[in-house]
Amino acid sequence: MDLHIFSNIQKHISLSESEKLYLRNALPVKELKRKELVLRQGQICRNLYYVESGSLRAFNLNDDGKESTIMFAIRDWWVTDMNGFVNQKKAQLSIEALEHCRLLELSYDLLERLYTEIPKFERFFRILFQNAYIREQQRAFHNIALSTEQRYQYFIDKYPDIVEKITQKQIATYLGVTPEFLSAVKKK
Amino acid sequence: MDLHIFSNIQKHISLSESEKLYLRNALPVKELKRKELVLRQGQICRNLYYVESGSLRAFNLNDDGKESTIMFAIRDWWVTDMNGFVNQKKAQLSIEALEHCRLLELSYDLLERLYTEIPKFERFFRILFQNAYIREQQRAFHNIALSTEQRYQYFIDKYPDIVEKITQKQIATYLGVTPEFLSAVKKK
DNA sequence: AGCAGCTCTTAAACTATCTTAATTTTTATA
DNA sequence: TATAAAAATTAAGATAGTTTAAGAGCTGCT
Repeated sequence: MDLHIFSNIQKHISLSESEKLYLRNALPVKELKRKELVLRQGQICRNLYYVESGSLRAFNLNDDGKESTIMFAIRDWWVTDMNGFVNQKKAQLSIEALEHCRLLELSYDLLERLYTEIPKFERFFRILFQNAYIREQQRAFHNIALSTEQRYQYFIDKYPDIVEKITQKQIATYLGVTPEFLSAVKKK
Repeated sequence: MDLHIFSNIQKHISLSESEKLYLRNALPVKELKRKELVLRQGQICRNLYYVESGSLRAFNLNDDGKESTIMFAIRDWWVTDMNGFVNQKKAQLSIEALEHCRLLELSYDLLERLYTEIPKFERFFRILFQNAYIREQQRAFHNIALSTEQRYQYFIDKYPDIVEKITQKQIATYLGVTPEFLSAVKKK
């Protein structure tokens, strides 16, 4: 079988050939053009996406027009508005393709079925959420403890594959500063 | 059975009487006095703790002496340095009792055994980490998108039970501002 | 290839937040 | 309950970050 998602899943659990076949048929492929949205803020968030190829950005747009980037996702990442998804309610985030993307779409209903019918998926997503929690807690810590310069340096060191896909303005909205200020910080 | 932890676990999975008995015997009770540490930054983080009673604060102390509060934990919360715990490496955090505490101690080895021997614990912790991830992502979002005043208001609205246990200085280190500035923000 | 629209940079004026230090208020505990 | 320590407040001067505006450099699109 040829999908990246299988090696992603098999980092943590093993899959039989029949399970792979089942998944392959159950996960629709979604193709996106650059700048297209796979989720729009305010819509019910029905799916979790695995990124087979391409890159995306999840962001919030507030009433004043200020954008905040919540996460980037590149090949082999999972992405959605997780709060909207697990509670099946309106998304706080929009998710846009930064380039042409090929995604696999995992619906809420299918995921619930996977949990009960193939219990090792509980383990897989337990590990996925565990890692996601650790990453986000680290980010929240850095946000309150580090200078903008330190957070910028950490970001480009930790995510070099993301950095090459995105603009400096997008990094700024991820760090929570203006592009003008980030530019000034870099000059030093 | 009399422990709060059972109703905590049974929010998401069901436990038989024999499973409860097993857990009861496998989870040592740890009593802490006010200001005592249950984990010290730099030590290997061997345990995850459930708070039967009392309240705690997890914080980082950097080389300049600056404290950052990563989380508070009150009755019915789970707490540890999760990155240190899941990777069995040195903690970035210290965890101190804010008052007399009664904790249940779940070791790394026991948790790994629970995952394999009682697979529904995969489900329980999947849900736990899922919620923790959503919470931390929300926090990171607020840190980059909201003013100090808005983050303060959100904190006291969302965690009134925590607010009554802690000082304003501790809130400041959680929000990532100085106590002097938080005081000024409140005056408005 | 060329235009239109982004992105990046620079700078000045403005606002948010920090630092330091002194004073008052609250709290823990001998 | 008295006292010492910690927390909270206030204020002045310093630094970090924003806003606005303008110009230079890239990039995607036809």
